[in-house]
Amino acid sequence: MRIGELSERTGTSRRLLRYYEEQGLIVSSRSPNGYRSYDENLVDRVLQIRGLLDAGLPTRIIKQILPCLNKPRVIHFPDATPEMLSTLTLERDRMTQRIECLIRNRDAVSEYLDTVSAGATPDRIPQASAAR
Amino acid sequence: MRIGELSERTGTSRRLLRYYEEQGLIVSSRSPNGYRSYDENLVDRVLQIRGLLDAGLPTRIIKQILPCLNKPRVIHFPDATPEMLSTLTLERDRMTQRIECLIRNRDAVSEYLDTVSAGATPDRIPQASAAR
DNA sequence: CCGTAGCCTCACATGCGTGTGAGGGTGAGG
DNA sequence: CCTCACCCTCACACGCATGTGAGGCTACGG
Repeated sequence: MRIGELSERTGTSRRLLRYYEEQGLIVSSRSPNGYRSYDENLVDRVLQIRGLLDAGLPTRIIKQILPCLNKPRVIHFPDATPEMLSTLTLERDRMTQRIECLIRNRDAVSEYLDTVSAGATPDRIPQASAAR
Repeated sequence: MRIGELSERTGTSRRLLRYYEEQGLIVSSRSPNGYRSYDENLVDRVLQIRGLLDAGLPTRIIKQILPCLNKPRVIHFPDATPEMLSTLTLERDRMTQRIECLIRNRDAVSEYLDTVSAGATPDRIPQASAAR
């Protein structure tokens, strides 16, 4: 597919798709006329990239963790240098930290919302405010 | 405490502490000499801010969710305007999405690491090369 | 054949979190 | 008194993800 379709199907501007390519996150072949041509599976990959970017990972790191997500997981680990493995390990741990932080805060927000909607929507039920 | 101590205890540059204050994420009182003076509990708050920033939330949003995390959770929900509640709800859902995305990818990375270390090391004594 | 829609490259711009440094005050210790 | 370690404000700069637009090609439909 061409860039316009990929853009629409992923909700990502053409500009960004070219940027991701420039950063080595996705690849494209070129049609004879010079147009970029994308494989079907790039839709998922782009969505994944967007999710990770949104979660605070820089493209540099995303580029390193993306290869871990290809379906044929078996074949491609001869190229793993030890320092790359340690980077991955470190980054995995940082992801875990992020997850924990997000969960903590999301739960707090959620609890707050529950409390408010319990206390505000029905005529104000007082004992709800004493909860916790 | 003064900014230097807070900086050291949170691993955050003075510059950033002032920036967070400017963005309304933390507050400080001023000593007669003009020095900022911080409350003890700001240590935790700053760490929380850092975690959320690292997880991709902008200060604008962090500022809105921070009030949900004060210990005396009881007192301060009269100020909740309906549109602020919907913002919070939306943001909570976005956090959930982030969490799911991070978990998926972290698990994939983890599995990859497991596969590699299981497949690559057994030849030459594994725990030796794994020693860190 | 022309218009128009899609693609190309290139380059400048913006918002945000962060670094760095200049220029200057404060206050405790030798 | 002077030094040194802190603090202050202000302003410029950077990296990164993203927007915007200029200038120019391609190719299909009327």
